[in-house]
Amino acid sequence: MSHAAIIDLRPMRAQRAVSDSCEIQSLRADQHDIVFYEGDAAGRYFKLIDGAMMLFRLLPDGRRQIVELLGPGDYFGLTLADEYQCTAEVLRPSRIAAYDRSACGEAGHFQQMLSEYLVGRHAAMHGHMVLLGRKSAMERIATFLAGLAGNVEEGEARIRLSMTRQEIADYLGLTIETVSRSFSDLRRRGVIAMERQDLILIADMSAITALTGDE
Amino acid sequence: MSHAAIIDLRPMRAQRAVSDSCEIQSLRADQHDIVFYEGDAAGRYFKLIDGAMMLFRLLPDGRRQIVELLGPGDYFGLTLADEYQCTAEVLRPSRIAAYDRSACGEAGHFQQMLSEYLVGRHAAMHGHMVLLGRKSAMERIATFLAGLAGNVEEGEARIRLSMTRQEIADYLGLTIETVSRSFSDLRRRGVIAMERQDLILIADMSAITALTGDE
DNA sequence: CGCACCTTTGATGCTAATCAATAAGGGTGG
DNA sequence: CCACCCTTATTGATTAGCATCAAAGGTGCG
Repeated sequence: MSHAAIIDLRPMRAQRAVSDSCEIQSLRADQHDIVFYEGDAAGRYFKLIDGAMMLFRLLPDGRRQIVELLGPGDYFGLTLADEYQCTAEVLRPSRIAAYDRSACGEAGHFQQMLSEYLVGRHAAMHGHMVLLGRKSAMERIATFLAGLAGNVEEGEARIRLSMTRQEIADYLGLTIETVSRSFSDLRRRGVIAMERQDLILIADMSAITALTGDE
Repeated sequence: MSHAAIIDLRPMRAQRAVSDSCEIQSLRADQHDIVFYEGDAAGRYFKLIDGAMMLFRLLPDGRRQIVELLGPGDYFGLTLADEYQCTAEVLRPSRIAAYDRSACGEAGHFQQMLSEYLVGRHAAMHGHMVLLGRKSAMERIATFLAGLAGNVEEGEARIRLSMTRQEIADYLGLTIETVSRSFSDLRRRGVIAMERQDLILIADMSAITALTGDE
């Protein structure tokens, strides 16, 4: 929770990119870098080109809820308010494109792309609200793993977690201990194997699917 | 959970509205009417002109999570998929505008409005995820009431609930009993008074605010 | 090698869910 | 208008699941 949180976004190239009407900068960022904090003035928005990030919000007493996980192609920092309403933190080495908010408002086909993107995220967030509001700890873990495994339906899948147990807990609305216990439980049952703390082999994908609470 | 669910959307006028490029129909609907079910073919999307609605999703075993509450001006049924991903139910007598999905895709300024709308909802959904993932039962109830009270900061506020206890529970990720107990608790403490089951007088707005867990 | 951080495991407690019964509304028809 | 019924809400007793508190075990890095 208490990262050094040094803002250390290194430009990939100094000059503006002319390829896109309102791209102003391309950046590289490492794990634990903060792109913006909740409350920062919201002058730009971003696209994650490559890597992984998370968006989270904090309650005054320090409780954290990760509200979105982002992968390549995802936008973030989109807000109509003057300030960002969440904090954006890098989970693993990433490339990020920054856009000027004011310059992009009018760009036509960009609007189109944007709303399509937002509609998609909308649905994903509905799914996550079901998880947070109605699923048991094990169902949350299984849903999380199934999501990371992507389209793999059956058999094995290998997953790289770029999140700590604490981050997973804050994403799933659980505690670190419950996350750990759930993993251990799955391991004992032979459903998964942990090749490393952050490298999970799903031995039985259909077992995971069956545990999600969906379908 | 098991409503008669008769789809009974009565057109307000038979012919198309020409005022808007892609509005195809204006409808009236009553409490418990279903505008669309999860899984229905998604040919249209909608705008709630007046009234109140909810969007919810069901898990196969019947657990329900209300993912959005809608008021006048809100859009719903926006999806890129072929099917709606949630069910839309009317909470109180409402007027609804229906739009043809395909016809609207290109309409320029509509895109703009749409993405602005979506960005706003995005933020609201983040807030609700914090509630579902990290807040106690009492904090959820207080946040819910504070939200309904709108901009009233201090003193009294009068709130009309157009939701049953079960619906409130499904929105807040709680059970009906916990919702009821929380209300009773607030009543005993003199923070609220129930003028009717669905009519709440918030006697002490600052007490509610203090209980939300925010700020 | 040793330190710092993260994870796992264990013991206990608490919150909210579940199970169960009573009470209160709200409509309807006599 | 009132009695009755059905739905919804409240309250109580108990339980279950997850959080919390505490300590030991891993892992990676300087």
